[in-house]
Amino acid sequence: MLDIRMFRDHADVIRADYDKRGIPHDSIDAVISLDEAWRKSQYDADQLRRKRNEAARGIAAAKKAGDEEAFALIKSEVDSIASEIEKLGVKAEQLQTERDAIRMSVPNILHESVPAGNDEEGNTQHSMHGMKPEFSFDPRTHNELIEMNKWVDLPRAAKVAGSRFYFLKGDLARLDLALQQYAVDFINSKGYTFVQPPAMMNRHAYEGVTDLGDFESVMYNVQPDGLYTIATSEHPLTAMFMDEVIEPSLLPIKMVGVSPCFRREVGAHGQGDKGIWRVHQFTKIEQIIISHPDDSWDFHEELLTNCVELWNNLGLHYEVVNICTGDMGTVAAKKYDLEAWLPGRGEYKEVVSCSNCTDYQANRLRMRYRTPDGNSAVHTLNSTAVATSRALVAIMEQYQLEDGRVQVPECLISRMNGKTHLEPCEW
RNA sequence: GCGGACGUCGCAUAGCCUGGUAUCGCGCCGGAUUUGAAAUCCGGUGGUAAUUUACCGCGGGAGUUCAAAUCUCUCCGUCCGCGCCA
Repeated sequence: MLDIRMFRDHADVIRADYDKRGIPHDSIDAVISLDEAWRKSQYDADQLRRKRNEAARGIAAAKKAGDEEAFALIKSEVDSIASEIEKLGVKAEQLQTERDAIRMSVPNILHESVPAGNDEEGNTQHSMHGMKPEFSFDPRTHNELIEMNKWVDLPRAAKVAGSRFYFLKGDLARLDLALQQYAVDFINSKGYTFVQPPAMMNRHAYEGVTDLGDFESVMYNVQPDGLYTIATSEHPLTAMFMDEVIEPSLLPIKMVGVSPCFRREVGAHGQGDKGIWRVHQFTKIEQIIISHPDDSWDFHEELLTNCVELWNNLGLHYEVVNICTGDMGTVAAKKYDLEAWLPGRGEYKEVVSCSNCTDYQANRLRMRYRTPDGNSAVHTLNSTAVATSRALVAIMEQYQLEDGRVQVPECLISRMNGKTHLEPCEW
């Protein structure tokens, strides 16, 4: 959510952003006119309240003096004011609710370096990393590899849970755990505090960190308690400081979180989503920074640098993409994706997303820091370090051998008890 | 799950019984003093607005009342004890 002051004082900035995104200005105009009407109603109601309070002050004195006549006089005056206040107050509340409903849908202001474009075709390449692996045979897709090695059991998972769930087995499951530990240790060594968050959140906190549409298409709703399973640890870790005023000396707050992530993936279908590429549950190691507004752009680059180092250490080939206006979504002001090369499929596919949300989440969550002129919204940033299911796919496809086995990336061998190759499961 | 206590500005706390202007302390910010720091002193430190002022605000919601932090109901949360439990 944008600061209401943006609409009052810098509407031209929002308009320029809308032009860049190619959307009409209707919602901006609506917010501005509703805000003006709300301020007027609010002011009028305040003036009436003032009148009432002034009159009511005489009541205590009249009561004490036992002057019933004066009391009755004042009471009738107060009563008539009260009904007017009631009417104006309801009106003001409606206006504010309507204003903020529209304001919630207004997207964040994009950074100037975000390329223009209508969809993912408009994303631009930021950088290329690692060597594209060469094969003396036809590289297999991860779907083929998990099946021939019996590393993933999808039918039985469908039986006990549903489609897009999986049992991860044997050496691949061990690799998943090794990846988690390696990624957590790596980011932790950069000065990020390791945090394990709750895997469920209540509605109120969740509304602060996500689009309303996500409640239908992304999150599982757990009844009868009305909780939502988290789609990423970004959500609890960002909401962790909601409604708080943070001492500036505590900033930046840097965290590395690990959690299971649950996604309903409503509407996701197709051949390209087979296997464990797009699933209802996976584990993700996430970087989170809560920063002073002046520092957030430097930290955005730091998050990307951490990812690049981590993925280079895994020895994988990938590109970094600068997400364009049409592919951005509402929350981020700028976003980089890492897209890993999947030789079996012959495509680069998204494995990491690295965003600066500036004050957009903080405004809704009321996360502020103390300044000499009052409290002001902090900036929030988030970036995947590793989503294990997708990293496993990239490792399997890039490190595969002709016999279907998979080499273990150098940096993970010690966490695999010295194992250098993933061996098939017997069943 | 049962019983009890409690929820007040960043933290901590008074006010609640007996309804009528949000208390004291710590921390933080600014200023004075100082070579610098500490100590000391002064001021500020919830939100909104049309900002010398006004309104709102004491976990959320509702009610009683001219008037609610204060009384009533309800929901949420925390702590303590008991029970259950990886």
